Amino acid sequence: MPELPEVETMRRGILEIEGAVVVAAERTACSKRPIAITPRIDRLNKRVKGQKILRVDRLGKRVVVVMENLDRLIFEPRMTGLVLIADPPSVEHLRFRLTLKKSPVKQVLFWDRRGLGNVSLLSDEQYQEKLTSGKLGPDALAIAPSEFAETFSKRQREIKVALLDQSAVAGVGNLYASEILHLAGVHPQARCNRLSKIQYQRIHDRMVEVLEIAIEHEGSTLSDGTYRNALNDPGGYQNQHRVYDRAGEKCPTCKKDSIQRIVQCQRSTFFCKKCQKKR
DNA sequence: ATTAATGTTCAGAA
DNA sequence: TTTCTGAACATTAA
Repeated sequence: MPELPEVETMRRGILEIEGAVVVAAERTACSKRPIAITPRIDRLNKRVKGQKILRVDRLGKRVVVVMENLDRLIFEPRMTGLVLIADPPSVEHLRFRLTLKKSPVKQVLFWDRRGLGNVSLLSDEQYQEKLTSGKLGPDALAIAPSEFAETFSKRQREIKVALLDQSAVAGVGNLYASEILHLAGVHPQARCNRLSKIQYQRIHDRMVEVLEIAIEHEGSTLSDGTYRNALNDPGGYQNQHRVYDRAGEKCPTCKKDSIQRIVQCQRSTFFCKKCQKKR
């Protein structure tokens, strides 16, 4: 379930394509329903063919390949998508291939088991519009603590739910939201407008810390084993999880209460009711 | 055999 | 404006 650390790991895994020249973009033979690719693959291919790759960026939970003419080829993994340069986990879920020359790696692949992910090519203008539309907030690793507190304290929803809202801050997903709030000592059901400045400072600190450490470990590969880096190797941060998917286990902070699982917005939240305060 | 659960994003509605 | 719900899809566990 790629969140910021996993997508950043994918980005770093394909950095060596910088300077490469695109030979072709194509759909791959795949027994599943085709994923969304915009514009249509033949048009997309025409536009990227011969383009030199300037650099590889990340926008929230998306990998952004920037072309010489500033067109952006965007990989959005959603639930189970992977950006690979190594052989994929299975051929029947391989969805897209970008062939390259003048590069140490000859191709970038997009593999997606569930097929909720997508690939798109945006002009510079379309990309700038996306950045300024307000649908995507500042990146979790770039937002200033003051702006973070300001944005969140205005809202009335529960803090865990707010952290998942990509228009507030981009990059945090379900797994890291639980981890961040546990380390910060903040209850996931606390209302945003009831939290103090100090609590927001703690949440922000822990958010940056958790995401950076998770990147060092190349993200989290859960028990289903889906997430992989660009070389098809699993991440290592799952061994550092303090609460996620650990319902019933003793809280690593207080070592007294056990970790609870609750449902917020139809998704699991894990926390310790002794260590995490509503205000 | 059916159903729930998994977790990201968007459209549409409240 | 803000918040909430359901759908997109594939696979596994109960």
